[in-house]
Amino acid sequence: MSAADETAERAAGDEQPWDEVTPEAAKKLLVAAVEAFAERGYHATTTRDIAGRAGMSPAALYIHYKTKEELLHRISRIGHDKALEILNAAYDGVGTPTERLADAVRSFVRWHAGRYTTARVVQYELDALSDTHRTEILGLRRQSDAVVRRILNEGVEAGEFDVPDVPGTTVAVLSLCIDVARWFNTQGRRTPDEVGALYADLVLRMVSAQKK
Amino acid sequence: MSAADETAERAAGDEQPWDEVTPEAAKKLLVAAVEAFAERGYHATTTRDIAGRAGMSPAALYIHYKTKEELLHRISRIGHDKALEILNAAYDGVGTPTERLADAVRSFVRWHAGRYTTARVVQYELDALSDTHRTEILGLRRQSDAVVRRILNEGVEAGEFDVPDVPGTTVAVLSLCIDVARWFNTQGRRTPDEVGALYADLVLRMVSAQKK
DNA sequence: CCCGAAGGTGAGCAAGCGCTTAGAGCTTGA
DNA sequence: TCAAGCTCTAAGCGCTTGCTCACCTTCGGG
Repeated sequence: MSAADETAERAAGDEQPWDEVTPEAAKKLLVAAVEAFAERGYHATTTRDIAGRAGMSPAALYIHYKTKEELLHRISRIGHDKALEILNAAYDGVGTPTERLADAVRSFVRWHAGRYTTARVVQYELDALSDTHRTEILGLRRQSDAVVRRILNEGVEAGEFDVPDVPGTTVAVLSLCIDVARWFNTQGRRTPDEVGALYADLVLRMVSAQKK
Repeated sequence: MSAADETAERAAGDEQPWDEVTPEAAKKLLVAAVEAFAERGYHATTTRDIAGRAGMSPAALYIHYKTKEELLHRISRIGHDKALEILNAAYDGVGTPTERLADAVRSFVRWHAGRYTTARVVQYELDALSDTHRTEILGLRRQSDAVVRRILNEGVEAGEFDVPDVPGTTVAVLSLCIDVARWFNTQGRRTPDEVGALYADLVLRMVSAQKK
């Protein structure tokens, strides 16, 4: 089994997400919140809407979460942990920097497309977090950035990549992947796998040493 | 003067934007709204906040705009017109598809970075528009998409580009440029010109025929 | 068999929201 | 000279918001 397949299995394996959220009612509310936040945005979503989607009364929300913002924070934290785990799995995989970069982009994009409602909340609702919570989350994002930069640097050292501006290219690669959550939707013609494959190819072209 | 320089001049030339908005008070309110929407998002911004930034009373807003949503629509419309104009200028420029694609990416990215508050509202607050207004704006976005796709197709026909998936690559190129508005900020180390140059280079690598 | 903890509800509070209205001040042309 | 017509404000209306509270159920352990 190749490193790519292993990562694919891992990403596809836990397609019953939010299992870490208990009890059942808290999970139902959280899933409802993800849907609502992704659809309308955090500030346009009311606690009545979230509770309604979960089939509960508005007051039920406050048994499991102190505030609406705490709900967002739980979602954001779990999502960022997952995103970072995906990148780390690719970094720790076997293979050349080229293979591991392709692996990282493929699985990272697949997650942003396949779980685009979650990813949208995770990537585009940071501003709605409290100062404390946002600071915590930004720490995780810096780690994601560092993982990609490390792969690029290793590829340059190995002579596989020609990247004049590693920090700039790191930002661009992550940006390209993250933005998938904005435009992807299930009505589109492509599957998450297809987008992942396309993007892995495009990113490799961006960094490959030109053979002239 | 090259085609690239002409576009640069045009993009840099009207750095006193919103000149089409009159009278003065309406412009002041609109600029205040752009700042507030970019900072907090449409739904988290109050009409009192907008009026306050413009140094006026909350009621003053309703002399110049029927609703808060109409304000967003004016901003979105003007911004999308500008973005489309930038892409069209690059398309209509002289030069090979390679030069015109680089020109398009460079000036499009420069706008998203240099005017990132406006771009943020334009690109990330579409959902807050009314159905009618959103439909109108989506028409402009489809035109932007078409321009980029046309340049890619012409490059493929000319044998300059190796792009197996033109629609997918079109989405990726636009996505990469648009996302600049999300992460760019004036505290960063790069100028809009530098980001534009970097991204033009990255995009050319994505589409260039590989010389093996 | 009853008790207390835990999970749930209906009603509703205080605050803040988008927006309106009555009228004040300033400019302008008959 | 002054009525007409803008532009703007102070005050506030009706409504929705995030969140609370008194109370009701369900259920495992003494």
